[in-house]
Amino acid sequence: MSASRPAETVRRPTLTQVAALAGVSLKTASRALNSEPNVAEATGRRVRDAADLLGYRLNGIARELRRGATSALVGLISGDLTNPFYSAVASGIERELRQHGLQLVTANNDEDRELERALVDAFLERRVRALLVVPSADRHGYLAIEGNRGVPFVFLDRPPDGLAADAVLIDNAAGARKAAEHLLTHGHRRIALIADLARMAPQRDRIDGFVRAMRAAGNTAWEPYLRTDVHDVGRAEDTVRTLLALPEPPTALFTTNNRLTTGALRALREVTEPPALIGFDDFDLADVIGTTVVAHDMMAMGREAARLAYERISGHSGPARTITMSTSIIARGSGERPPR
Amino acid sequence: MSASRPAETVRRPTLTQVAALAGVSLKTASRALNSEPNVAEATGRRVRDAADLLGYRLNGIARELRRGATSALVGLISGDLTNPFYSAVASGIERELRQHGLQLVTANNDEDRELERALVDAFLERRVRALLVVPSADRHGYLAIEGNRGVPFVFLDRPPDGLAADAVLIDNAAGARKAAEHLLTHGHRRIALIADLARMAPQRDRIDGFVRAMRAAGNTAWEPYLRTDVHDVGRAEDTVRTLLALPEPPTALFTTNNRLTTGALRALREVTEPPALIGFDDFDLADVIGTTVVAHDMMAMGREAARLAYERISGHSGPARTITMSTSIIARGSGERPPR
DNA sequence: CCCGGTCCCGACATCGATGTCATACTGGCG
DNA sequence: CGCCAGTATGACATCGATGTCGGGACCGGG
Repeated sequence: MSASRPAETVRRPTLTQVAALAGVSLKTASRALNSEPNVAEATGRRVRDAADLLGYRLNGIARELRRGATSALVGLISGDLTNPFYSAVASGIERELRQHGLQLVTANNDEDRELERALVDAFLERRVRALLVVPSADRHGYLAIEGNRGVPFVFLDRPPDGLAADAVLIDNAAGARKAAEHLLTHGHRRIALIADLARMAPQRDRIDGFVRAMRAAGNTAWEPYLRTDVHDVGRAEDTVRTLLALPEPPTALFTTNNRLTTGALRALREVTEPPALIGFDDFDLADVIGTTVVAHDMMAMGREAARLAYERISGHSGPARTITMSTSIIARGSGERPPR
Repeated sequence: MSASRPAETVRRPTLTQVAALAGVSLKTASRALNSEPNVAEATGRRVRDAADLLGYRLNGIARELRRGATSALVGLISGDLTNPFYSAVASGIERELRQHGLQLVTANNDEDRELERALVDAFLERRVRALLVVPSADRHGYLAIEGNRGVPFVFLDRPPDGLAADAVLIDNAAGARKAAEHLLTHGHRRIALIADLARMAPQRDRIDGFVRAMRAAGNTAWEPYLRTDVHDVGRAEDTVRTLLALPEPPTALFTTNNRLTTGALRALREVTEPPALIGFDDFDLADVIGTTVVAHDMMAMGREAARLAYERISGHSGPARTITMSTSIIARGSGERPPR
């Protein structure tokens, strides 16, 4: 039934047809359906009846073209939504936008620079009102022209590089420092740092924060256990397993994002006396597993980003702003295990 | 810089301006930028240079209007993306659509019927090419008119009610039956069923599947432990806690979705000799926690739905189809604990 | 030298709505 | 009775692109 006719053959009725059926002019029909003033009661009813009868639905594309060639869409370009970090952010954005009648359009950049560029292009062609990006590319200068032409950009998680734009970041260095100090406080010295691609700014900052805290404490015992550029769950699992098999294994682990934490947890399954563990990014069921984390409010991050974008859309024109989300340690046991 | 000018004051250059700058007609400029044939080499270059100079970007809205008033967007209306079920589905959809040059637009219905209707309207006004829905409303007859007008609908997780439309469902009854039999096989008799809102079809089917399996086995010991309409994590946690405090507590639990499983896991944290547990829906870290689940491929669900939609968009016009995703038990320990 | 056929290119209509402006009609009031 | 204000309506231009069609330049062949 509903699905039994090819889309091509059916055309939705236009306002012209509604007007014709109601026996009024195009413009009058438009007025009636938009509840503009100066439409006689009876005329309005005739038009609405005609519209119902035909199953008329306004063509938003035409309206947008006429009204100013800009849609009610806001684009989000991020990594895979199956990563809870991205989906939490997306959810926060969506909620905030909805309050202003804006719609979120999401796209996955697959952490691929070329694809990201193409997506930015596609979104701009669709005339999104704003573009929120969790960038994979390192330099974003290619966006500068666009920014200057009135489509506001907001960067999430990673700072803009090569242009001035609003951003919502996490206080990565402080978060990493807290984790490091937490482990030090609990008596650890041989602490392994397992980090993702060091070319990504947040990872760099987390590594830096950790290293600084170690230096400040005069600790160098961590140095043999630094592992960076571990980019997926499986590699993280292997890395941890290898670390634990060392003659003198680390007594504590610090994983710098949720994927790496997952990998570490997998590796620790088999271990009878697991090392201490702190993970950056909170995650579902961390409470059940008892994993200590460096937490930050991902939904709030999305909300803030959407808020910044909305202010720009509404005409705000100050200099670029950066919002930094604070972090806090949530102690759940794994980070409080003493060295053995 | 980029952000320092209000959006309103800036207008993007139009093709007309590009044409003027290049000293050619509007149409020639259009031809050049679309690499249509019959444009002189030199002319083409002049147009492209002019476009670059002005920072021209095609107005997709105008193009879509002219080309047929239908966008390259596909809408998805579902629950909150922070629920991994929805985000996995969304991710699967997005990947599939991208291969066909389609963009996914997501919206959250907040499990609210009215909002869902409004969102459907909004999407149809935006002239999405297809609409994928994980419906919260029970009856979807209100979509019938739309379906008939050429916008294909695909239902996910819950069957359409009141109209014929494509759907991708999970084999809920079979999944629940497997869980029930698994527990029976491991010697359980007093099995608690903790289910979400029974008014939702998938939940009904899971309950049914469970009950049938029990009947088939001639077991009635489960009956005092049936708990339905448990809709959130906190309630699930409380429910399980209460069950375990009974004089004769159940020796096994079956939770009928991921949220309820989470709640149960929270409640079981404190318990020294936990009951067996099987959860419907696989989840991240279930392997680490050792939770036995009834798994199904959520990304594949999204992919299939997108595929169905794409076929309709491409003109396919058979009767409504239903794809049922199979389920399988993944034994990880919690479901294999014997009764005590 | 004429003719038919390509190759380039531009004028104009068009997609479906909204904004502007003109016009017809209705009362009320001087 | 004439004029004016206000209401209800419609004709037409417009948003920014693409599709149609036709015209001029240039080519080779007869």
